[in-house]
Amino acid sequence: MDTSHIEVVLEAVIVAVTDNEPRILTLRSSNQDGALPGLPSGALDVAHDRTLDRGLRRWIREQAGIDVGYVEQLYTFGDRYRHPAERGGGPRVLSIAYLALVREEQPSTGAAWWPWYQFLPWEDNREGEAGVIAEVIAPALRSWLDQAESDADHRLRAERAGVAFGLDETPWDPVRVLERYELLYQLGLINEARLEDSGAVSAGLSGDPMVLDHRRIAATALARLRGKLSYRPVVFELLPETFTLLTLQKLVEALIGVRLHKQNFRRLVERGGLVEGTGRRSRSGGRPAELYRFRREVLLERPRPGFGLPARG
Amino acid sequence: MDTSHIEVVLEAVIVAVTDNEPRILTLRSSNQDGALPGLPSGALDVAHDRTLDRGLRRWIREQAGIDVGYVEQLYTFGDRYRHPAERGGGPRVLSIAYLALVREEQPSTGAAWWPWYQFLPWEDNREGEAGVIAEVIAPALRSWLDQAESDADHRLRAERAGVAFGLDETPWDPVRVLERYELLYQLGLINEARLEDSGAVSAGLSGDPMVLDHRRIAATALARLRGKLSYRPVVFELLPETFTLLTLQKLVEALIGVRLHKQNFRRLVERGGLVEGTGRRSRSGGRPAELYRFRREVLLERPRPGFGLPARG
DNA sequence: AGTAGATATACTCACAATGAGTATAAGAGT
DNA sequence: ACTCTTATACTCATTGTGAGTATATCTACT
Repeated sequence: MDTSHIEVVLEAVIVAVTDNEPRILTLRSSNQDGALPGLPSGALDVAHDRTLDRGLRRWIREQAGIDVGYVEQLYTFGDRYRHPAERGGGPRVLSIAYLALVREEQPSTGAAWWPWYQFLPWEDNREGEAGVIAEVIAPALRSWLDQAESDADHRLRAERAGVAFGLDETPWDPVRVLERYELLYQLGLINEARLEDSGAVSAGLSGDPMVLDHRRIAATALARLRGKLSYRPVVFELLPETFTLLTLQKLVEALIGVRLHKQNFRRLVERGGLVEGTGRRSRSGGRPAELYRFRREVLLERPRPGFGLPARG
Repeated sequence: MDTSHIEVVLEAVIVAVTDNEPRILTLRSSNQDGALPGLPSGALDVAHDRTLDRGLRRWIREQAGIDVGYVEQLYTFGDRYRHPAERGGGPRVLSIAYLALVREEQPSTGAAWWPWYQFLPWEDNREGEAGVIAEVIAPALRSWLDQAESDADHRLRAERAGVAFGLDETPWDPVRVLERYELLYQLGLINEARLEDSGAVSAGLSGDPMVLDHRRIAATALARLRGKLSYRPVVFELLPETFTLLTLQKLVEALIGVRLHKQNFRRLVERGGLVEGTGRRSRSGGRPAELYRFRREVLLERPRPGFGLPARG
């Protein structure tokens, strides 16, 4: 059996949130696809990396000078010809994608923090429905519906569009990132690593492209992170030791891309036992807020502690 | 860079449920570890398998004569020396584990269906608390608690044990399969592929062992499947076209390992729009039950359709 | 000093979802 | 007719959730 043509690459979606803006670490790899941004990635060093995690942490440290805290495996991609070099006789590339959360934005050489939503602008609906949806996506969806070949097909398309983008009665579901991405991809609104086309897709109106399928990986990571929020308090990996409830709320809102009701959010985190007050308070503008700290014990007390996503639109 | 010593193996937890008993497909690989059962696995054929999924389906068909329906990637394992042959200078092995669901139990050569819970007996609590918990696990947990080195350590251990096995006030959480597995592993109750030890672990009281880390993979699959039930109606992959509500309920119970309230279950699936009645009825014992069919449309109507796991113990 | 602006925190209320239970219906077999 | 068994309908208390009102406590400005 042929085992001699496989290369294993570890790719990472490294997330930090600063100024209420989720950012991911990107590289401009000038050797491929012009100057498109890409996710940082490194080959697994079979000889030295004892585990995949360690390999990942190693090259992130080497490449970007960052020590990541929380790391989670996302998915392994292995389609043939996914990597263009395979066509030229290069080895079959297997990519293992990871999600990593870092507490503070550290400087790094060669790499740059880039707003996550710049690649997926329809996912940020904190200021009401994102502009792209009304301006680009909705029209494209309408013409896609009109091109349905039968009544049944039309209904199917309408339902698919409805559930993905929360159109009719269906609520917007923050977790359905991948469904939205794939629908848009099918509609031709994602010019994935292909610079030749334009037309309806002008000037990154539907988001900036990335190298290869890195934008899909970025979408996968967003979906996973949003889903995880509801049953695991991973956000605290992104926060300093103490914080106000508003800081926490803004962070959660930044990640799920929608606004939350302030009083209910407070009720949720307090009754959920997720945080505990330190006596101290912080001042910033209005009435000083109590500084809270994450209660690690909650992981051992409650079945699935987290922040419920808004169920209804 | 050395890319010449990697082999990619696809491993599958293939699940079918017959007679309300979840079973997984196992092989007795006589060439390693005596005659321990193992998960079916096959190498990725770099030259011919266009995608990982296709490769998986290919060798499952070749090896066991089964065409699997639903397939989902679980996790990629790549620790060095995970595979014993690596010590002898063999290639670094990367295992990509999958969960597969098949509708009917088909015969197969060499492979055999084996009750899932025989490997993880503490996960089946349909008939009240599983015997192993009271007889083996609880005593082991108690002595583990007594060995705590400090008060704080004791409290930590107690909380960890409590949340894993739902001891004090904490409810039993069906999804925490991996936490339970890892706690038991740490306690030495899992004689993973090591046949030399015994003592407290006599005659598979704490479950049958498997080859390598296959039992952990089986646990990972169970955790994933249970978690997925709550927001994706994957169970219908395991059912025939039409079924009674009791059949459906028994199936869900079999998978999550606990009993459910019949009337509320009915309310859940009907109001949740998961099923629709066909006019027909089935008779078996008592009053004939209506035959239902899965409503695929629900996937496009509701945000996260599924069967809620019992929240409180 | 007083007031506007800003944020924090407390409390209320309607309604949906959930756990648990009672009551009744419709078949098979004796 | 009666028992056994399963199906289905309905009730009730409790909890969780979305949404809103009211009040408190700070800063900055006039």
